[in-house]
Formats: sequence, structure tokens, C-alpha cells
Amino acid sequence: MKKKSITIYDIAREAKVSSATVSRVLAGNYPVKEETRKRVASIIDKYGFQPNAVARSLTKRETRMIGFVLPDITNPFFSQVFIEVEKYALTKGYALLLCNSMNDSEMESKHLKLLAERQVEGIIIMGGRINKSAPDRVEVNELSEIMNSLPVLMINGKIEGLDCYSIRTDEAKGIELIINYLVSIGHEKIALLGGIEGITTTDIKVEAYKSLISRHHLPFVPGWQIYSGFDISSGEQAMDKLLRNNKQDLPTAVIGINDMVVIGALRECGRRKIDLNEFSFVGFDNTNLAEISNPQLTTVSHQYSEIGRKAVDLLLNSKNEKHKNKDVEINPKLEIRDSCYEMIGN
Amino acid sequence: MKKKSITIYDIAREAKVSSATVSRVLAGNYPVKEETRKRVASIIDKYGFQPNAVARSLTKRETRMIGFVLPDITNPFFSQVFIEVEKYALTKGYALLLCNSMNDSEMESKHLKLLAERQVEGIIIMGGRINKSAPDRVEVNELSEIMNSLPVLMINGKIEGLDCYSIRTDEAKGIELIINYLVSIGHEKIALLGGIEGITTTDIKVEAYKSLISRHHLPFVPGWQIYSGFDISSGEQAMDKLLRNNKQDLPTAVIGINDMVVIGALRECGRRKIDLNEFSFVGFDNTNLAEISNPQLTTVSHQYSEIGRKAVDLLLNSKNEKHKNKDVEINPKLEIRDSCYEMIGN
DNA sequence: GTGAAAGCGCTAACAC
DNA sequence: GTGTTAGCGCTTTCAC
Repeated sequence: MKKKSITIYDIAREAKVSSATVSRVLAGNYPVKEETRKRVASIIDKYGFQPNAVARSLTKRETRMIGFVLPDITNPFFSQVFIEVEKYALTKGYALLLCNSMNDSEMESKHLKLLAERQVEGIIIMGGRINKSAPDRVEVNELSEIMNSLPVLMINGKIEGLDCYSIRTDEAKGIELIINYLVSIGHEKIALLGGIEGITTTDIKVEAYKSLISRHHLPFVPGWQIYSGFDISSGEQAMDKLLRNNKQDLPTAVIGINDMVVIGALRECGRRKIDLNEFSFVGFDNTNLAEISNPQLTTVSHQYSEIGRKAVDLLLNSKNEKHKNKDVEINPKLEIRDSCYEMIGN
Repeated sequence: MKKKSITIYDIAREAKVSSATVSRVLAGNYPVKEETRKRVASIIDKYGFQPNAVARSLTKRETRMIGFVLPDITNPFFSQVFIEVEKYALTKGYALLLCNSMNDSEMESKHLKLLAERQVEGIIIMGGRINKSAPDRVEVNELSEIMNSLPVLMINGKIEGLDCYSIRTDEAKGIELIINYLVSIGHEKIALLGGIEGITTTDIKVEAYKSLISRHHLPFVPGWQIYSGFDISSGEQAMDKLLRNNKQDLPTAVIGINDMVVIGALRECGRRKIDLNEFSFVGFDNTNLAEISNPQLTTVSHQYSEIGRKAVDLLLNSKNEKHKNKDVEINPKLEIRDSCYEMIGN
């Protein structure tokens, strides 16, 4: 690091021009006489000179960096969103600082603060504080503080009263797609497993579940909606509870709050040597786990690439199109695979 | 962005001190009279002032950023390495720029170049050019060019003649662990599926496989070692080929070049209604897929957190401890789960 | 213990 | 077309 790196001045001196001219050649979109341009370019080439982006950032006040805070990149839902954002950001010349909050609020705060200091041009956040049905006052204040200096965009989350960018899948619609589908193939007894009460993504789904059940005049059995969590073992636990507590009246279809929960539920069935055809399973998120699972999961898919594009566009255009619908909702799609069977005879 | 942000000069003026003093207060490790320190601190607080890290980077010539280039963060092997690196880097005050090369050499080059311009203090690279048994000349030159200005560290890769940092799991040892284990539970007919010839991580494993087979005086059947690729469908294809071409003489154990390939092999067996107990399966990498799989995979585990720590330490200490073993090899461990069964009677 | 001032490497007016 | 110059916001000698 400490080795004196070569600068625009070194190039200028050798090319017998001013630093400004070198800068113009670098920028490419200024009038420079072809002859001098060539001369400068050849010297740049000769030394493999690379302009210092930090210095450029300081003068231009743009870092071309976006911060991305999420709970855990090893979770395929997050990594699939991330990669789409990154791909699209790259086409715009932006790089991403990835910060894993590990579901730790303090860590999340720390990351947010550091990103702001690093002068990222925008922050994308998923999980954590933006998915609390009862937002934490302090956490929200931190966010709104940050929003004073740079645009913040939430993916699949929303905080009432915080006027920031938000883009999310219509999860209620997702549940609707699932239930309509299950009903269409003859199911009337439908369970919903997993999630945690108080997390928006869960609450939205549970509410939609109840409302759809009622709209279809299906039986609503409280014991068929079981909170537990978001990972595989949550799925196992919830399935176990479902089977233990409803011996006389089991559902025929099981919706998981996400793909992972369904995989847990499948495993619990496996452990109990229950024929998987006893139930139809539907996941949520269409992570790559849904394809890895055996059977492959029918699941609700986010439109990942659209989320990625919209997120970056919203963030980067935030300076121009002020207050132009900061709030985008994206339709989910039902991805039908092998985990559901048709009810025959009924 | 364009709103004039508050600077140390604003703080200085209001505190009736010089900017230098504010800077000292910020740094925290300089002698400042307690009284003035408090006064300055309170004003910093009052405005929620956050120093501009870009400006600081320019003067101090340190960005506290590390670049990480890998093929695809949605691949759990990479995300599991990444997250360990990120966690540890954070404790050192470093943030990570994550760049997905999508297995595209040009994209990889572009990322490397941009990271250098951004003045990251080091680059960690996985996949792509660093895993070619016959390295591409141009690609290697790019790397060595970059190594002139900043330290580069390869994870699970190595290029002969490139004197850069490297940290990798002893994969030959991993294969040894697997084969010794399989032999210990009575297997003598062992296949190796997946991978691509010419990719170091494959070549190392294939070579170790052959040498171990011979060391144990087991039969080496060429048709039991099948190249195909690294993903699930590669696993399916390889298993299919194994079953079709060796009808008279099938192995009893199947090693996958990685977990994903084994999951594909399992699926192919499922498709053919082959009892999974017909074969013992062993994966490689111990990604979280190994636990998700049904049955859960016995697999070779990388020591992810150790890799993360060592990688960051090597990179950040590179200025001091010049040329002190730049090359670290880490032992794998065998993670025994449910995908192998003991051969009885033999 | 504190301040003045010179950079860090680049860009952007503004002259010429 | 090209050069001069004044910053961008911070840190760091070097005086005092």
C-alpha cells in the first residue's frame, strides 16, 4: 500500500500536458485533440496506470458503492436477491458492500453507521428491524437519521411512517395463489406452518391465510396454523406438533412459511415413516432449495431479477424523481413442481 | 448526496478549536485536554456528525475495504466461506466488497480491475482462473499485475509460479479420510462422480482417489470415475452413466466431487426407484445442503471459520510479515451423517 | 495541548 | 483544446 503509487501528475509530466488533460482523457467525454489523447493514452497504458477511485470519489462526491445489509448471506433467499442486485448494479458501475447482521440488532446498527461513513450512495436493507410488526423506536430512529443523508431501500419490509423506499413481493397474493391452487386440485383442509408472530412476513401470510380460508368457506382449525420459526428444525417441530395435536383431524395440504420450513416438515414425515403422499406441500420463496428438495417443491416465487433491477433503479434515481412512488409491490408467481397431489373423489 | 454535509470544520468552528483538534478527538488516541475533548464531543454528538471515510482514506491511504471475487454467492460453499471472512474482517474494522464473476472470465477481470481502482487493501479470490490446472496466460498476468499494488489471496486455488497468498483445504487428505472411512466400514468398490478435468479441485481429488484406491489394493475400475460437473444435474448425469455402463459390476460406495453432485446422484436413484441403501454416498464441502439433504450427507468439511480468520490475517499482515509462509493448508474433517451404511458379511 | 498549513489524487470552473 | 487553480474532508507534521 505504502509504495508511492503513480498518479495523474506522473502521467501528465511524461506526456507534457497538464493533469487536467490527463483527467479528460481518462473521463473520455471531453474534447481533447486526438494527437494528445493518443500520447496520453499510450503513457497510461505503458504504466498500467489506474486512477485512484478514492480521490475521485472525494471530489465528485460519489462513491459508486451501495451498501447491502441482510441477516445472513448463506440463506438462499437473501443470496438470490443479493446476486440479482449485484448483477444489475454492476451494469450501472456500482459495487456492493455486503454486510451480514446475523440477526443481531447491534451489528445491524453498526453496519448501517459504517456504511454511512463510507459514503455509500444508498443502502438496501433486508430482514431485522424492517420486519417487525411493532417496530423498535430506537432502531427506527437510527434509520430515519441515516435517511437524512442517503436513500434507504427496504426489500420485503416496511415501517409505517418511515418515508423510505420499499420494494416487496405481495405476499398476501402469494398465499392466495397457493390456496387457490390447492383448492383447485381438491384440497379443503389446509395448514400453515412456521414463521414467528410479530415478524411482518409471517403476519401478512397468516392473515392472508385466514382470510382466504374463510373466503373459500373452508374449515378454519386453529391447530393447523402453527408458529415456529424459519429454518429446517422449525419445520420439523411444527410438523411434529401438527401430527401430534390433530390426530383425529389432519389437514391434507401443508403450506410452509418458506421453503426451508417445508423441507423440515418433509423430514419430520420421513422420520415418522409417513408416506409423503399423505400430504401436499407448498413452500414459499422459490429458493434453490425448492429444486434440491426431494420431492421438488411447489412454491411461490419472488421475481428476483425484477426486484434486483427495481431496487437499484429506485435507489439511484432517488435524487431526480423525488417522491415518485417510493413504494413498489411485485407480484409473486406460483411455481408448480412435485410436492402436491390432486385430491381424488374428495 | 448533494446536500452540503457537515465537516470537521463546522464542528471546529462551533467548538472554537481547530480542525486538527476535532480530528484528534475523533481518533481518540491523542492527548487532548479533557475539557476541550468533552466540548468537541458534545458538538459532534449534537449534530450526529459522522466523519467522511472517503476523505480519511485518501489521506491515510487505507480504505479498510477488502475485495472478494467469487463465481456465485448463491452457491453455499462460497457463501459459507464468505460469511466467515466477513465476520472476522468486521472485527478488524474491514468491510467487504463482494463481486460475483458468474464464472465469466471477463467479468472476473473487470471486477479485479475495479477493486484495484477502488483501492481495496487486498483481494480474496475463489474459483475461476485460480482453479485451472493449465492456467491462462493472460489471466495470470492480470493477477500478477494487480499483485504489484496490493496483496491477493486465493482460497482453494493455486497458480504455480504466482507468488501470492494462498489458503486451501488439503483436498487430497479429504479424499483419504473418505476412502479410509469407507474401507473401514467394509467397502471395496468405490466410485467418484462429478467434477471437470482440468479444474484443480477436481484433478486433486481424482488423483488422490486413484492413489488411495491403489494403496488399499482395491479394484480400480475406470468406469467408476466419471467427470460431469459440479451441480445437481451433473450428479444425476454421472449417476445415470454409472448405472448404465456398469450393470455387471457396480460399486457399493459413491463419492461426489461435492455435496451438490451427491444430491443429484441421490435424485437419480430416486428417479429409478433404486433403494438408497444400495449405495453409500459421501459428499464434499459440508455445505448446509448436506444437512438439508435426505438422507443427510456424510461429507468432508472445510474448517470454514479457520479459513476465514487465516485469510483475513494473512492479507492484513502482508505488509509486515513479508514472505512468511504465504501458503497455508488446512486439514479437512470427516462429518459422518446418514448416507453411508456398513457392509456386512462382505 | 493546540493550531497552521501542507498534502492525499482527483475534478471542475475558469481563463486563455 | 489546454492549463491554472481551487477545492473535496480529512490527517499529520511542525511550531508554538
